[in-house]
Amino acid sequence: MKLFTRVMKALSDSNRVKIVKILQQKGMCVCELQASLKITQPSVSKHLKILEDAGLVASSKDGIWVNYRLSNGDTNPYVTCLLTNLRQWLNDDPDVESLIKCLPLIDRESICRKQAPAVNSIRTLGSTNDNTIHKDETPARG
Amino acid sequence: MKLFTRVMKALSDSNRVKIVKILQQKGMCVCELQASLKITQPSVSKHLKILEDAGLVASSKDGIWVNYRLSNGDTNPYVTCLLTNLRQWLNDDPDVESLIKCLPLIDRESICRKQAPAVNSIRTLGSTNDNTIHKDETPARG
DNA sequence: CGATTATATTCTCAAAAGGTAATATAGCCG
DNA sequence: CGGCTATATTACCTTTTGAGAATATAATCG
Repeated sequence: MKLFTRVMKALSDSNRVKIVKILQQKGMCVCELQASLKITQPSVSKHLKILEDAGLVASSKDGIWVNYRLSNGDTNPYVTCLLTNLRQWLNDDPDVESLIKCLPLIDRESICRKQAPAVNSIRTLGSTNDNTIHKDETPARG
Repeated sequence: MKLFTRVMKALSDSNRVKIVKILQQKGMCVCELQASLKITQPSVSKHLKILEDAGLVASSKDGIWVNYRLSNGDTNPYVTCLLTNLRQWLNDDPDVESLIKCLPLIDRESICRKQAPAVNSIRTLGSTNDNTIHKDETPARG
């Protein structure tokens, strides 16, 4: 019973459902989800913990980042069925639609740097405005 | 999105899930559910309202009683799928098992009278009212 | 009508939930 | 080592939730 109500409760919040729908498209780290959902980072972390406790998502560290992805459902017997249904459900929801549409614009590198434009970022201002980071063109994961 | 989270929230409380599992066996009025769940009558009524708003259960008046039954799912696109799954889910849950086991012992007449054993209740003991619901089916309206 | 009763609706309260700000932690890099 | 930064945790606040007690409502029946 507890396993069941835990999944239900995890999916009873719209921001958490949005996280699931986003992760259906591609795995993401916390800061990318934060940028998508436009809520604060602690709030995203708490939602992710609830989703993870319910067995809906899984995480793995990647250096300084923590990548989140949909779970394979092996820790909760109700997860697989619900995640399968959620593939079809809510795809025409306005909020979900615009979220998914914006996903290609979200780049981990640019987003995370953009959050903390420190005072001593004059060196970056000295180069170019847009593409200030040149070290890696793509994030390490897919 | 709201329709979806509303169903999830309705199913995120164990007492409400128990109500659904009970109504899978047979339709029931409020006082029968109250006797099964062992919570107060206002609490049962509130849970039923939440379940009804989510489109999971439906009700119909039958004289002084209000019969509740599982909804056919036409007011919420996620209900049919969930109720179908819930037919198989939680059948081996300890709480649900003992609840279902006790259902045959619950009789509307005796239960409701038992709550208020009036002094002159002798007439009801030999009375004629026998419209108890025994099937998982829409009760006869009116 | 008035009594009885099944159900719905407040009212109140304690606990939980969800948000942000502040802080702690951990992993990179110079 | 020491500063940066992504994430987690904590503290705090407001809103929501679930419970029971008290009350209102509606239907039946004398």
